[in-house]
Amino acid sequence: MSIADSTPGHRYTAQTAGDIESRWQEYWTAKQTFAAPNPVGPLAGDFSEFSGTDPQAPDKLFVQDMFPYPSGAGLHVGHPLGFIASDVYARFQRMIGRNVLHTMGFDSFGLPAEQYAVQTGTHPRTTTEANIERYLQQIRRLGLGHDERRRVATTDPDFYRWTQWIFLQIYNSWFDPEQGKARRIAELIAEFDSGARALDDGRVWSELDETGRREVLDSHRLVYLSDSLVNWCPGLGTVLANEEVTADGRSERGNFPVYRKNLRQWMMRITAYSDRLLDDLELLDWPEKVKTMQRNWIGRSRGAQVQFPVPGTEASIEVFTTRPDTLFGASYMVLAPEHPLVDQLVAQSWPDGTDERWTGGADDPKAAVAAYRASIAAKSDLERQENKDKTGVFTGGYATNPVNGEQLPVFIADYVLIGYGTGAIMAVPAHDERDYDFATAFGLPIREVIGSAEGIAEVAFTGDGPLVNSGFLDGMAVGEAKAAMIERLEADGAGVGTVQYKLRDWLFARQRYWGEPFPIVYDEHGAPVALPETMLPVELPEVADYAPVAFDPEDADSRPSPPLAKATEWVTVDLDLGDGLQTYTRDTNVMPQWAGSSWYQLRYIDPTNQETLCAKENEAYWMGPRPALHGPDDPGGLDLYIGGVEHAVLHLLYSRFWHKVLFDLGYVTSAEPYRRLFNQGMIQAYAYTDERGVYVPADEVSERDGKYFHGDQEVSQEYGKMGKSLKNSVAPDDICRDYGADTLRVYEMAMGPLDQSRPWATKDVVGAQRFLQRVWRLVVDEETGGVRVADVAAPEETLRVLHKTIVGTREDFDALRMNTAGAKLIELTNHLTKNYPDGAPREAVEQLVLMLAPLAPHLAEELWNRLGHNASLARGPFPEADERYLVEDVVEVPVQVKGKVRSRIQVAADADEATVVAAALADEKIAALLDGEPRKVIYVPGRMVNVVP
RNA sequence: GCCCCGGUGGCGAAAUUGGCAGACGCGCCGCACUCAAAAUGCGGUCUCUCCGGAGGUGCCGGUUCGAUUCCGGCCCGGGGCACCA
Repeated sequence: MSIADSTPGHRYTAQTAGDIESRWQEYWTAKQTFAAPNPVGPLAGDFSEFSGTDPQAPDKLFVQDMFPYPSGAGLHVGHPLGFIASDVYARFQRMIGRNVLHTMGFDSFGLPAEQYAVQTGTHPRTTTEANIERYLQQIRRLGLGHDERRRVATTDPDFYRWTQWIFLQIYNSWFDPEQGKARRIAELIAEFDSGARALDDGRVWSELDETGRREVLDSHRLVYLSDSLVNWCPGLGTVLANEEVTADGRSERGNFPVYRKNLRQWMMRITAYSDRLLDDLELLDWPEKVKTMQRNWIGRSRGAQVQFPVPGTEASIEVFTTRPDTLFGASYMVLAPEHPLVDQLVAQSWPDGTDERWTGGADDPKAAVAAYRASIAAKSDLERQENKDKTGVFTGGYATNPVNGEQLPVFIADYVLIGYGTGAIMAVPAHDERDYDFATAFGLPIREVIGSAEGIAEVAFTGDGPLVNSGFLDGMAVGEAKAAMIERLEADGAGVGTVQYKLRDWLFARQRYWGEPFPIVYDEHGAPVALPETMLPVELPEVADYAPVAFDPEDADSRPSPPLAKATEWVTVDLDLGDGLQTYTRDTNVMPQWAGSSWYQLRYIDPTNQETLCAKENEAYWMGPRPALHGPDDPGGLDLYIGGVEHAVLHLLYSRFWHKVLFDLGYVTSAEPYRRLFNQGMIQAYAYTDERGVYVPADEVSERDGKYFHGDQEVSQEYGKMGKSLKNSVAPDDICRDYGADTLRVYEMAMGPLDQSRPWATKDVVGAQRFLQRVWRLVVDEETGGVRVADVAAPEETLRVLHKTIVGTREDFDALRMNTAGAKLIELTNHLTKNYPDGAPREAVEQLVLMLAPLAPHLAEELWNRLGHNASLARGPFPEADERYLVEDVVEVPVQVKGKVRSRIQVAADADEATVVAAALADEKIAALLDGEPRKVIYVPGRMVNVVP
């Protein structure tokens, strides 16, 4: 007899699961089960079936996954972890009566899609569409309950029309520092026209010609063209944002060298929002780790800018310091080697008595500076990173300390960066570690101005203490001295209190093909002109060669060459932009990958709206602040955003920025896009390499005596990411085929806490399948296929287990603890299978099926249907616990002696302390351990008794 | 170097407020069913034990009647930042 023949005809096998799953997936699509109605517009619908209709009540939930790049490599089992978790959460919330918006789109523009297209030699649109189709199949197979009407792809012209529209809103806005918010450029023009606002530089608006006015306006826009040092990556053939460059000066994608190059590029003025992006982090329910990363990236520091006049000239060196209190301790100054004042400071010859350590061995300062600059240029960023030994040379020049008139020697050194602060520092070796190291190496004075227990030690003292040797500051504490010094500097006109940020403006252009074109043309003078909204979308032209023009990765002298420039017929265009038909030239850059993802949640809300990107009523319903629910400071935003921590700075910072601009301009009611963020962990896997270091397929490796073998050959094990190149990928399709999608879902949720990374183990998957088989058998007779539940009342013991499970799973699902929710359902199932071999009470089985539905929706729908219910259980109701079965009559209380459990006693749940303690002391095991009266007895009601002899 | 997170059976893990350590699953052991095997079901499974117990949550110490949980110091693993004045 074969195996297949002996398997009961109606067992829950992979085959059965597959049949059930495709049937219910078709049902859900046909019935639009997961369609969530909007208050207004094309997707408006009936709200009556949801609990509560008060907009302040918890009647809705907007759950979102970080949408995927449809990359062509397909999914491995790690990818759907977050998708499944958000689906389980969404399904649970839907079952307790909430209107749940959950869908998924595709972030289909950008480098990965384009590189894949280049590799395969097909058009990016063709490969992107095929990849999206493949992803959709994989996603459908998992049974994710998405509102399919709301799917979007950033590459769809109907989507990127609105990406371009938002660009225009940002372009046509400026940041008003007084109001601390973005306003329309038209309002700025009106203020200039009426004289209510004067120009920053003292010029008069009414006296400016058209070009002059243009320049003034352009300098205020939140999007602007800038000639500045940008990150040029020849290997990718494009410029990159700071966020896309790693600490060692390479591209995050592709790991190519990145060079700083002066180029004219589009920038977004994200720095205008530094304070709000930083301060509003407080309002968000986000992992502290992500908030910290954003805080560090924005890098706000408070201090002062101080002028150090250069004697004999009009010039002065401006420094930024966070420690104005230590000004009396300054003993030298340092400029970044690239600082523009360096050439002016360089003396003709070395001053008398110049220390030879300061000269770099050169005959005169000019030669020393030139040689030092050359040595810096020869070093890569990485070498500069790794070598923290202090180097530098003296310029031969001096500057004057404004607080005491002292002449301070001025150095150049690469530990001062041109890109931060003013590119110049005052050095206080006694209280700054870097200055201490430099001063030690160069024999410069170390003057203590903050008193400390140690005095001047082997290291700089950076703590708090009373000021000493500091004139009017003496005796003050650091904080007090900072304020006093800033006040004095401002009174003397020598400095001003100020704030510095590490955050730089966002370089927004890329020289690629597969991205959103800019809605910008240039007139005959080369001046940019924004297209009117009516001309959107500006569609990507077809080009023969869409491959980016990449260069030798080391060729720093190469220059960007946008692929769109090759579409000559598209580039030159005749338009009537208000003053008759004229010839214009299109901008040939495209937007960065982050453009579409910076606002897509708004399009999910209103995906087919042709009038606006998202009707405000719909946005207010799904994302608006709900102070009654989340407190008076609730900024609003969608309710749960699940994704990987790798987007902590890039996507999540850009998206917050765009959302705030839209908020300022009145398009949305929420001040933040994502109220709550959850980072799911990674599913990891073991990989194996042979003695040559070549990866061997992980599924062909076996373990013997703690060693690993591929065939006869011993291989070594490593643990980390799952990936095709590591030959340890497991495809969800294979698991669905071998076990079923519900089993995959249950297994992935049971593996451990959602935010933790854990190793994939295919051999463990069977546990989830056995669990579902047991649930199946509670309902279905494996031999006959008939329903086998008992239509009898459940005894009290079973009701107690059942209602405890209801309370527990409700709490667990709500808190994203899918692993423990699953464990509780298994316990209930085991209780039922063990106690009722001939058919469990219908009530208990039905409630179990309902509670299982978020985790294993297909199986639950099928069993619910077989139990005689015609409607889907997607809208619940989720079981409610009955208090009566939660309170026990008799409880078991452990009795400890000196904190060790020695016995257990049964007592009435409502017994008072004296009764319980008496029972505990009367217990024979306890009495045997006691020698007379106990010294002390601790009683925690209902929990335990502890006796101290 | 600095900051954050983690370390519990052979493995993935649970213990939600300082109160029964190891729920649930994998694996393993035994039993039933079977000619046999698979599947399924039932029982067992932290260690040691003189069968009374004793010990045990990375290590050392502290607070407490009581510590996986709190405090101090250290070790190991993962992540972030790294001359930011």
